[in-house]
Amino acid sequence: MHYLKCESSAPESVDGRILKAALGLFVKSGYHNVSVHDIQRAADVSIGSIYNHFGGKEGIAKALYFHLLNEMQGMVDGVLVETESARERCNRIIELLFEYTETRRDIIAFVLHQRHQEFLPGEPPICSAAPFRAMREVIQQGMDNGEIRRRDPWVAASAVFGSAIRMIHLRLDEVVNEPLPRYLDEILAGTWQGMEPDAASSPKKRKPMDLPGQSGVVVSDR
Amino acid sequence: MHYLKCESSAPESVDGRILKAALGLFVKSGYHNVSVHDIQRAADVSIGSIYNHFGGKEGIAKALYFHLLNEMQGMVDGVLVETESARERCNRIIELLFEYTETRRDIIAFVLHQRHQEFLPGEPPICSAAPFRAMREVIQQGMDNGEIRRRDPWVAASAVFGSAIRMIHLRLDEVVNEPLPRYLDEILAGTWQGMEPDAASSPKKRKPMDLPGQSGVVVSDR
DNA sequence: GTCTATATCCAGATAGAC
DNA sequence: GTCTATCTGGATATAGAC
Repeated sequence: MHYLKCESSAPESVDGRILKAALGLFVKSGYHNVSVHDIQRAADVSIGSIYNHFGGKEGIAKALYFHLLNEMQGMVDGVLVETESARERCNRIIELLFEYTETRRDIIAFVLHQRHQEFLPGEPPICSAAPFRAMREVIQQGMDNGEIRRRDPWVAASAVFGSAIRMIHLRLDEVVNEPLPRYLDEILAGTWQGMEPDAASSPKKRKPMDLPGQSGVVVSDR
Repeated sequence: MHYLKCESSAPESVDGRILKAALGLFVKSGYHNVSVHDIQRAADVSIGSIYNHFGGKEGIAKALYFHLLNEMQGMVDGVLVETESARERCNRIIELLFEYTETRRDIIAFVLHQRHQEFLPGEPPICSAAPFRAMREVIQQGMDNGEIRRRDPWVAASAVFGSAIRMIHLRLDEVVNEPLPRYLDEILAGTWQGMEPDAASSPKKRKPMDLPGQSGVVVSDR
């Protein structure tokens, strides 16, 4: 929350400068192609400070990783209070991911476009981290309340978010040249066809839209 | 074609041993966490041989990269002669990708799950390589002949392949525990809903399935 | 072509003055 | 806490015998 929002021209904290510089370098060149000296130079601090604050390069990466996961969780939490139906929630999440890909590119690139396991040994895959679990939870609830056709949870999540994530990758690779929000409606239209349950498959409680606000959302279990 | 098919117990070529060992190590630990000594040990050859054959670690990676892209192109080419409609072709490609994810895991992991630009500087993103262009070409033809609803080519490609690729990633990350082919039908069912053109949007030449074999396929432009 | 032994380099990490 | 200078390990790459 406190780092990386630093568009202010005020003198930043040392931590913030280091993290911001590291994020930019990691995203541009990849973790292993960035040396502590590179970070030190870009952040305009000394090597000693880096080791004092973060214990080393991996410490920086860890801090960044958890910090950005936390920001992402905040985003998802925000969506959960703003919206009610699973469909609205997924759409809003995709919309925000698209926006951030343009306005906070490095964050999205670090979270969605890096192989964290290659430099954070012992970390589980990022898709098992809280915000991603929360996104799957949204879909699970949609299936439970009849809003989304019931199927394997992984398949459902991939069907809903797969094409959007693919577009983000293509955009980050700079093969897609238009800002992603421009494609939002087209993507969402395609996404939801085939997601509605047919009358036969989930005949029980069909109440697509009438969930009272915050209907038993159990997502903040991070 | 000649490497990596080496399930024979016959004594393999030195090149093949080196590439195979490197592939396994790169996929397991990531390019930058593998040293030439690691490869040398795993392939049971000397350092000298490695430098003689490939000029160094990056040379190995380059050779692997182009070799595997070539194998993938062969797979796509095979699909193009076996099938006719765009839908059949996409389905078959996804089916094969799912199969290979189980039976030739390292190949799929190297091609689809590594950040090549971090160790092959100067290479364009892999999605601009021939087999991926060919896959988009299939979709473009599907849109041209009215088989697929017309939309932005990137969006269409992401809609068709996005969820499948996402499932492959999840499988490679070992969060999905079932073999992917088990999900094939579920995935494909979801994929094609919403892909059909409605009567209004593409009213011209509606002939969904009656393309005579190899109808002007211009894909082998690699 | 294949190997071992060696050279060179540079990244990560530390020590210790201020 | 911050800095500079230094140490050390390990990686890539080479030399040169066979």
